[in-house]
Amino acid sequence: MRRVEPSVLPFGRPRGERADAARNREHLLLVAREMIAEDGVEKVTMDGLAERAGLGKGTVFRRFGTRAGIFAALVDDAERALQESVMGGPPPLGPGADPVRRMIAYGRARIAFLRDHHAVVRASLDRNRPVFAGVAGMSTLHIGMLLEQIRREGRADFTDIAALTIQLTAALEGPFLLYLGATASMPEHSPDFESGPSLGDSWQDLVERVCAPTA
Amino acid sequence: MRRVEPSVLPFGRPRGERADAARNREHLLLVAREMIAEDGVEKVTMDGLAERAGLGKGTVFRRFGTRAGIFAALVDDAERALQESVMGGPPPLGPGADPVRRMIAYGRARIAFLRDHHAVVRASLDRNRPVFAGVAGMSTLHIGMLLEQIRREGRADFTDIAALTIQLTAALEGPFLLYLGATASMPEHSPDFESGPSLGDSWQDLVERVCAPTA
DNA sequence: AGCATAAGCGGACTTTACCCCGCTTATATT
DNA sequence: AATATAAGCGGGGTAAAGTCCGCTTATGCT
Repeated sequence: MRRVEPSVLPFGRPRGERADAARNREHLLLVAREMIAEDGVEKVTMDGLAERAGLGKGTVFRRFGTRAGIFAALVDDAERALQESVMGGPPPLGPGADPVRRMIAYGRARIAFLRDHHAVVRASLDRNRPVFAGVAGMSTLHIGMLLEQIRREGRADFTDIAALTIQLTAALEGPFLLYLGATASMPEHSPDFESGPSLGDSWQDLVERVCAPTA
Repeated sequence: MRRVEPSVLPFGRPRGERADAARNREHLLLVAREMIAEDGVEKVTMDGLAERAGLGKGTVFRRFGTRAGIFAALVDDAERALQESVMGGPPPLGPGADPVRRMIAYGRARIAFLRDHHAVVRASLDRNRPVFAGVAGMSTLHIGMLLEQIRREGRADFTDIAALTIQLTAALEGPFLLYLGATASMPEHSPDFESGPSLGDSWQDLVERVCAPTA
């Protein structure tokens, strides 16, 4: 592996992280991706990963804290592109468009993301960690922001924005986070998810109704 | 050779169940309730439960299949009352009332139920089992039925009832199923859930908007 | 370069869900 | 009442997550 940072400033990582630790993290992530590609998510065990990476089990846990942590790191990585599109890309996903349109566009993009990564996303769920602050954190933040904006523009008057934010986030992510186990692939086993567009279309319908001007 | 068909015997236990097995099941449930009351859900282990009940570990698994199964049985039991109110009780929860009002009433009742039982409900989640067919099955069925009725009465035209059913179910149950780990008690750790009525009020708001007559 | 030290590392150990399978017993039939 | 048999039972066995702690090593300082 070649050096990525010719400049001397060690600013990319949290100050304390050693070079070997960073290298090991990358390596573990790489090996994890391989194992997932070969045998699927549920075949990735901490011992197996450690052995195949030529490292000790303790190291794996030190780096990722928990099994879910590995997948969370993977998801985090994959999410980056969407995150950047939302924060700085062109409308309607990025800033500048009408907030309702942005919400629709975001939902559709997020649904596509979840559909593409559902196995890893589900595996990243940590039983003792709030999902809305973890995996769904981006959705919660963004949806909340857009609702706030809609209200500020006087286009609708919501009873409780915080509660509605959570409910909409759940409506968006819930179908993927709650529907199936990590094992089975979603589309095959559930007719409700077969039709690609329907969940996205339904999200659009939902958002348009919820954000319609109060009669 | 006569094979006993375990399919449809509408009441009681699956026909083949022996008396001692039934007795053991009840006893295990009882002991589980005690252990939960004393030390909380996560302290209930299969070995601990078996030992305290004076039974073998294998028996516990035979009865409930999985750890989650125990809690699922407990939830199922607790759910019965709500289920009966919904199917045969007085309006607006029971049949006869306007479907939108019924949906609002159902959501409020379900929220109260989930709030009261969130620890056990969360523990009843099985990683490899569709939530919408398990814990949230009642909600999925009922919400779907009401949406269907609303559409049939020509009061609103939904893009995709199946998808919307899942999304609304997720909006209703998601906050409880996804928010916190089984350990922490929800209200204390999350300001969003502190205000008792707000989630219910927000549900009402959501339902009224979604089911509003199309302009 | 040499040193001090905090970060990293490894792998044995513990805990717990879940499996297996030979033995026991309730129950229906005669 | 005796019997056949399917259901139930028990508990030892396995696998995998997560913990611990003594050893190793990168790194910053002098």
